[in-house]
Amino acid sequence: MANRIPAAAIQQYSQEHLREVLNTAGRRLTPQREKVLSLFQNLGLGHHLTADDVHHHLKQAGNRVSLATVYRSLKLLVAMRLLDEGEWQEGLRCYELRQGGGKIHHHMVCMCCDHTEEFVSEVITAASRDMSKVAGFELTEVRLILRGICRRCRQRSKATASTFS
Amino acid sequence: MANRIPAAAIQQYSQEHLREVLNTAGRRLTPQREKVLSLFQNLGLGHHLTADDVHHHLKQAGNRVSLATVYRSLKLLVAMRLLDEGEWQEGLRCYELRQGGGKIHHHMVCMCCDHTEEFVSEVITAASRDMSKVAGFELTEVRLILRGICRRCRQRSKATASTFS
DNA sequence: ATGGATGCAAATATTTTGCATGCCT
DNA sequence: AGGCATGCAAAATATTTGCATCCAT
Repeated sequence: MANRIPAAAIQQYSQEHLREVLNTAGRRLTPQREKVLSLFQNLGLGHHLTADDVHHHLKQAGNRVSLATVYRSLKLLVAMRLLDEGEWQEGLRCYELRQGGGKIHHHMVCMCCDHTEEFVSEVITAASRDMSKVAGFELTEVRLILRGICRRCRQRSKATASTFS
Repeated sequence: MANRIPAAAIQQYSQEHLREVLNTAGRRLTPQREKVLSLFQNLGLGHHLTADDVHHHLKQAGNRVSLATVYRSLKLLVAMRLLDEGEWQEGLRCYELRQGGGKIHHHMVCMCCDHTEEFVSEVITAASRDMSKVAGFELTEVRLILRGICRRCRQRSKATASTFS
């Protein structure tokens, strides 16, 4: 369903980009920053991790990195547009690898099992651009999240009483 | 631009609904809960407040309410679908009055001045339903956020160097 | 040596929870 | 009386920041 771009291509591009931009600004591509980005690249597109998730993954892989640095790196990578930040699951701030080429994509999140599916819709993308143009708005990002129940979960449970705590 | 519904109608509906549902479940419509909902209703559709904002507003209006209760009330009202929760501005969890009749609407947020505009797009709504149907997904909510720079801010600043901290 | 980046710990900020008390039915 | 809700404070989380130190140029 999603319009995937070869992971290798992205990896090359991102690493290049990152080193280049940082150097130009007199800053560095440290092992920690590289590791954070690599983690997302190895997982591939569509994986959502919290700052804490990232920290755990890196530690588990034997890397020396502090949670504070993870936060700082994530913020940097988002500012450099290599990662996207979002709250796909209620109350959890997560990060994901940004698709190369500025390809706009959307998310379909199951409120039952939290499974996230990505998809691309030219119609929605075009409509977003139209609405922006009309409003004199310079569009930078489109974030669409469809929330509901996925096919699997629907089949599993037929009658569910709606409850509130 | 937004498709507004008479505030009075919503107010009636919500208050009714709230009291009714709560009573049925053996629970109560307390002054605090009423005040939290009223705040959003008085502000009207399209206003985004954090839990802390709500608390401040209520205290300032001379109400006796604790922040903890505000959190609890917001959670309840969201569960009852009277409010929507979202992270429209980076890193801020906000709440807004839910539009009656399940009318789907979207947000256009200026990253410069944080001004938020609402709009309705039948095209996007239809496309969202289509994508869901194809995926066997039971659609409950559509959340679209367009982020960028609004007309005013664009005119104010012409040359802006992109920086990352 | 210079200045950016890191780790650590402390400081903040945000949200949740335990518990005694109050209030409605 | 019985039980839900509240306030308050403490606890649990989440995120940021100060500072000494480390490291690359």
